[in-house]
Amino acid sequence: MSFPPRYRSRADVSGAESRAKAVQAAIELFAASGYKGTSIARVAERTGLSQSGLLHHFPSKAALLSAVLEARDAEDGEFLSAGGDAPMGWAAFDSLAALVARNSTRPQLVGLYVRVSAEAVEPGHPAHEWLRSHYANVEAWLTDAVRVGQEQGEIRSDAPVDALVRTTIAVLDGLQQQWLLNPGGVSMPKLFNAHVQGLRAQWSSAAEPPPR
Amino acid sequence: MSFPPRYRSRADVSGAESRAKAVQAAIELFAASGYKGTSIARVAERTGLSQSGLLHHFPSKAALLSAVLEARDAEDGEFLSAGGDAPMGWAAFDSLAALVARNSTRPQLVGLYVRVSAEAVEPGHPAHEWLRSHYANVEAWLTDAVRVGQEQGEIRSDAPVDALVRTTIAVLDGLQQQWLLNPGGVSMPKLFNAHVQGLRAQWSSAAEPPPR
DNA sequence: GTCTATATTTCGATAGAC
DNA sequence: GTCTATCGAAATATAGAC
Repeated sequence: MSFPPRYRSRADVSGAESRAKAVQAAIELFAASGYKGTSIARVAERTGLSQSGLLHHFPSKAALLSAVLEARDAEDGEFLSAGGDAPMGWAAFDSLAALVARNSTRPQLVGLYVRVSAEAVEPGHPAHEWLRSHYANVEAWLTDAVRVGQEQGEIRSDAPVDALVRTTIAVLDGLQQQWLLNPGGVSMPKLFNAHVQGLRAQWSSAAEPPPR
Repeated sequence: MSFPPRYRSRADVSGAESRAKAVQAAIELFAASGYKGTSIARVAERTGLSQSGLLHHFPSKAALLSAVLEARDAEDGEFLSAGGDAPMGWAAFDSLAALVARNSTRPQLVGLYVRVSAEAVEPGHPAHEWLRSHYANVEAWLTDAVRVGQEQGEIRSDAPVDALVRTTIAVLDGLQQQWLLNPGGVSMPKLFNAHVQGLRAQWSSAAEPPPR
């Protein structure tokens, strides 16, 4: 199924395209050199615009970063909620594993996340609030998932919820760092699955005892 | 036992002191704002020197970073090798836990590490080689420790060595990031111990099966 | 060993023409 | 929507006096 392209003025076309191109260029450069390490001039160059041309679409460098993070969140959120409702219990860990598998084919998005996250620990950083709410969201979702798993009898009721959640997020973040430094030698999906397997073996309520 | 202070010329005294002060100032600022986000002018200001005065001791900003990383490694290495020989088997994980406990009282060293590590993923970064060898060292040491634990019958021989090593390092790194963002709400020692407990429960060979 | 002065870039952002 | 021109600030580094 295809639609006839609706009429758009010349300016309208290149405007949206330039904006999208700029966001993509910024993702690549922020991923490689971080936010502070990237100048808007270089983003403009890669976009095919002058510096001022770029700043017409994004009034400041921080605004460009916001657009970049918005684009990233859209991709990730879309993927995680693809199956309809958010998965609960151990299934939540499986969908995280799927996310890891997908990320392991996208070094740029991973680089962007690792670099910006580390910078944005600083309170004054333009992405600081984004980072806080990003962690708050992931924590809340995963905490809910574990609690529901406990109520449904899938996860032992004496499991330390906070530790399961936070160490899992830590593994997620830490593996990305290792993988960026050594993409060929580190398999993020395999290692994340090993971690989840460990949790399952220890904290599943119904399953038979882990093989010894 | 105390030594009489040997004679030092006036210049000799203040030289070494200025150098040490500068390294300390740089640690604090790099921890808060990263390497790229910190100017040597601000380091000089905090040191109590002019910019040129600082650059007399460190010919470039990168040289200052080298001195900072050297100081950091000296502290960490001293701590880990404090008990004599490097611990092997599960004891290696215990000594990591002790390191985590100590780090949780030193936000500056943690901030320095997290910030610089993320920046230095970039191949051209002045700390890139430092970062690579840092990971290589930790990996090699922990891998050895696990292998020795297997040979001594303390760790199951079918344990996935690589996964134990890399997920543990990932937890280490990931928890530091979470803790920096939320120092009051995240207990690094408690969470790291929970991770190690999980590994022990699953991969100890001698111990009784984990309580269910 | 430390300073002042300065050279040289590069940065983010604005003004205004087309 | 895009460009050229430019501003003002801040960066790293060097030269040379004391």
